Amino acid sequence: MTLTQLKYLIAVVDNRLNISLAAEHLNTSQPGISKQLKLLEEELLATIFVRKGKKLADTTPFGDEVIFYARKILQDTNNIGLLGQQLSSVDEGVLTIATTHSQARYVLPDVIKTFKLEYPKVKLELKLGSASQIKEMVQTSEVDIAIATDLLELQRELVLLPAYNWYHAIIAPLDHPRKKDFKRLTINRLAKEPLVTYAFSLEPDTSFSETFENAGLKPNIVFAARDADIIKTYVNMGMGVGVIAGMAY
DNA sequence: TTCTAGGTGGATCCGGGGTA
DNA sequence: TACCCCGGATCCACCTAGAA
Repeated sequence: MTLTQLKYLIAVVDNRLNISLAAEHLNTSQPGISKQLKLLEEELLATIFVRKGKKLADTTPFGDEVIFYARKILQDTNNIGLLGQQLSSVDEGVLTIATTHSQARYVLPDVIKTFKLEYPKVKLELKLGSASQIKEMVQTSEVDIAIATDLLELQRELVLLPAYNWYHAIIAPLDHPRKKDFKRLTINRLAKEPLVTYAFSLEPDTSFSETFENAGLKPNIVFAARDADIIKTYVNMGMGVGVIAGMAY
């Protein structure tokens, strides 16, 4: 097994299982990739791809595992390459952070501003995603760190450091007919309202979905978006009551 | 039937290791 | 240090299979 084989494997996966496309991106030949993938499968005594005729239709469960570790190995290899640079200049390099739209918009600007003043030569890369996407980015070492919520399930596998409290806020238009009721708002009452919230709140294992699940209730989500500003826009249109991250409010 | 995409065999190139 | 050998990577040409 060689790093080249793993590089080819990931390139094929990232190019919609199209070997020709992967070869084009890697500036190499299609037969070369085809041959190396075959050799890799022969060495592993198992198939990585499901082949439909001559085309790669899908990856096998075994292949998914191989791909997972291949990504990890390539990331680690890249990290080894960066080690030399980091040794010679501890305040240089690239710091990749996975985070949510809300954190990126409302929390990180001040943090990044301070960081950049202290480490001006460090290039910051933000990768935005939902909790599950962030989880995957951390697990595959695609990012250096993640700043997010709803990752408590990972505390057995990763180092989790509490940074600050993050809460949900309920928002509604100023002229909302039941505005007064919101002062004594309960989860039962909230479940009856049409809700506008984050798209990732619909995913299982988020604090949002768990709160409703624990109460034996199902939220009536009428609209979901990735960005708090979009949610506010639709709440103002009267589409429903908004549930957004509360730090900035 | 034609086109597209993947597989195969053989030739060539290149880098690394061994040896004189 | 120069030369030789070996193995891996790549390319080219051609074949095959499947879809339209």
